[in-house]
Amino acid sequence: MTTINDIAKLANVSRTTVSRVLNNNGYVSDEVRKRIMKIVEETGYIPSLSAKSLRTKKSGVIGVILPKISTETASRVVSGINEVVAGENFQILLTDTELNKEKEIEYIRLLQSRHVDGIILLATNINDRLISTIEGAALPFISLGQDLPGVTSIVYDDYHASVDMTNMLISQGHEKIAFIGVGEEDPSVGIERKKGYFDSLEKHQLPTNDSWIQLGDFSIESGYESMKKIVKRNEGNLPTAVFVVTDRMAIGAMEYLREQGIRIPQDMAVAGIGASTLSQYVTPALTTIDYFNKEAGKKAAELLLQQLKQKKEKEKFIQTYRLIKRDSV
Amino acid sequence: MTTINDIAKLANVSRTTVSRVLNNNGYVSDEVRKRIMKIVEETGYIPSLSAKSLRTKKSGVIGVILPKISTETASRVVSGINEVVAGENFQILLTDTELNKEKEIEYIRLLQSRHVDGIILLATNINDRLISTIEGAALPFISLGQDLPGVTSIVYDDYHASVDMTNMLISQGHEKIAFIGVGEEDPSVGIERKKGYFDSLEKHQLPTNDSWIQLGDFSIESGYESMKKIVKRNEGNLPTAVFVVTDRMAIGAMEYLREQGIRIPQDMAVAGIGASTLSQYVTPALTTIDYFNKEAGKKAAELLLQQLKQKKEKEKFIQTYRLIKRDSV
DNA sequence: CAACTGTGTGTAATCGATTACATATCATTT
DNA sequence: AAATGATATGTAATCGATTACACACAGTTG
Repeated sequence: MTTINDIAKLANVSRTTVSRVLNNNGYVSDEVRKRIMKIVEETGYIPSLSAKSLRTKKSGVIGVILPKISTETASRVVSGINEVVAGENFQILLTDTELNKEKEIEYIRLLQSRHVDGIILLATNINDRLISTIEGAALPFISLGQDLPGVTSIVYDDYHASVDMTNMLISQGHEKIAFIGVGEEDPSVGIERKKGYFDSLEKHQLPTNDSWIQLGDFSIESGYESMKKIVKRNEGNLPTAVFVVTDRMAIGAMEYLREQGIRIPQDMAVAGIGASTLSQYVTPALTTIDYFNKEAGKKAAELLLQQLKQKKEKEKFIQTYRLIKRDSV
Repeated sequence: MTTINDIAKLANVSRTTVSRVLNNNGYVSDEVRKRIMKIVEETGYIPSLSAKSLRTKKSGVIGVILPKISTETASRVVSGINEVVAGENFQILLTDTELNKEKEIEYIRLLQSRHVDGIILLATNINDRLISTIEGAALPFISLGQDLPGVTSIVYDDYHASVDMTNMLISQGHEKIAFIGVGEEDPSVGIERKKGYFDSLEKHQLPTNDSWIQLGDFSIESGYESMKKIVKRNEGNLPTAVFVVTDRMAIGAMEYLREQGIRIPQDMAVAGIGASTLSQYVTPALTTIDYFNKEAGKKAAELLLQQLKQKKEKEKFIQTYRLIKRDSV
């Protein structure tokens, strides 16, 4: 590896001058500048960013912590983040918690030790150790998807999205609306969306029923199984609609209904959340809610870059959403 | 930030001893070890990996260069890579070329300057500057998806996959088989898959026809448009099957056929490649080929880790595939 | 008992950059 | 002519770790 010292020697100058040329600051004569640049080109010299980062305390890297890499949501968000930060010559250091809370904390520390300039966390839960680890890290930090106390957060408007969707089903004349949700460890998806559903029903004085409610685990299969349970438990008196809190589980539910010859939407309307590509191309096309994940990723990146420039108070941003009505209702 | 020196001072030892404790090498008495560990815990000291990396020339980071982050293929591959490298405590530094050849080269240099321990490139093209940049980088390097000269490569068996799929269509009685491909800049997809199609037809002495051939750009829309052109140009005498080189374009093609009331598969069979989630849940379910992208990612990561341990000659691995026959044929 | 081996710890160089400070020249201003 | 300011370059400390080498002491061996 050639270093800045090698370049300096070859050009008969001090490494200070080389550094000045490379970073374009301070005074350097044109003649010397050209001489140095020529040697840099010839040798194919590439500065060590580890050394630079050690000295400057800046790495040009931002850490992203994902719950799971291979989901459409995650990849959209990362794509949005990348679009923004790449423009400012930052790279992304990716970590995947595999939905493990311990790893969330572990990775925050790891990213810190790697001197990332900031962290974007797609949080799936909230707990005290997490919060205090974030505080301890003392790094620009953005939470996406959960509102973390003390941390600038971008959240999806899960509650109102859910209310809107339920209202819409009701306005279509449905009175027996089933629900497939997830556990409460994930407050945004597990609590907010469920609350929206119940509140809407209550407001319209419609009945709820335990046998209409099931919880899945985000997978397509769990949607299938949940739907199965709902159908089995209500044979002869099926609900006429089902609101599923994620598209993937909704797709699973649809699959089961199709197998059973239960027609969508005539016998049972189905609605999801997420606006996955899948939702658009299944038959019938799935009614869903677009959360604009990529935009959220961009927003997160922009906020982070702002924070890099100047420290800010915690802020909370609510991402807009859009209900997409398709053939499944 | 507390540093190793702070710890050393607090523990009344030299930083050498602290380093020994932290890295678990050399002799340290139990008493001192405990004393140091206690202080490390209390202070929440986190070692600087920049400094470590500067000194040891190892970063614990591997660079991944993707053509596009938000595709299912990419996210599966990355997920596979991560699964393997995370187990060995490596992280992934992600870069996205947005299909720009210049950026491929730029990012190799960038990753090099960041002292990544190795690079995995999801290549979409082959050119001399790319090859020579890789050589110049003198880093453990894996190419995934294209066979790069001098670089250990994992390739999908595009040619035989394509032959198999075409053979299968022929065995179903199809004699007029249309084709939607992509440009030749991407040799694997653009050339190999096309060759397989033509060779299979030739072998079975079946006709080809320019009006049956269209090229898209990987997008769903381009599949739609290509299908449209094929249908328009062959009105009254449509081909009975269409082989599309990617699932997404195939989905687009199916959409157009559906709009036109051309029944799948009765009027026109459709086949894709990629085994996207989409392919499984569209109606009718799409016949496709599974390339086991996640496995390929894992394999790439394993090869890279091997190369980290000892330099190896170029090798070439051919990834297996599996034809998944579904309702669209 | 001299020589050796195994333990435990410290000194100081080193990795490759940045940057505060010093110095030197030259043109311009007063 | 002295003072000032702009330009150009160099010296050396510094960032936070690792590690070769040296040294001291203990126990073991022949």
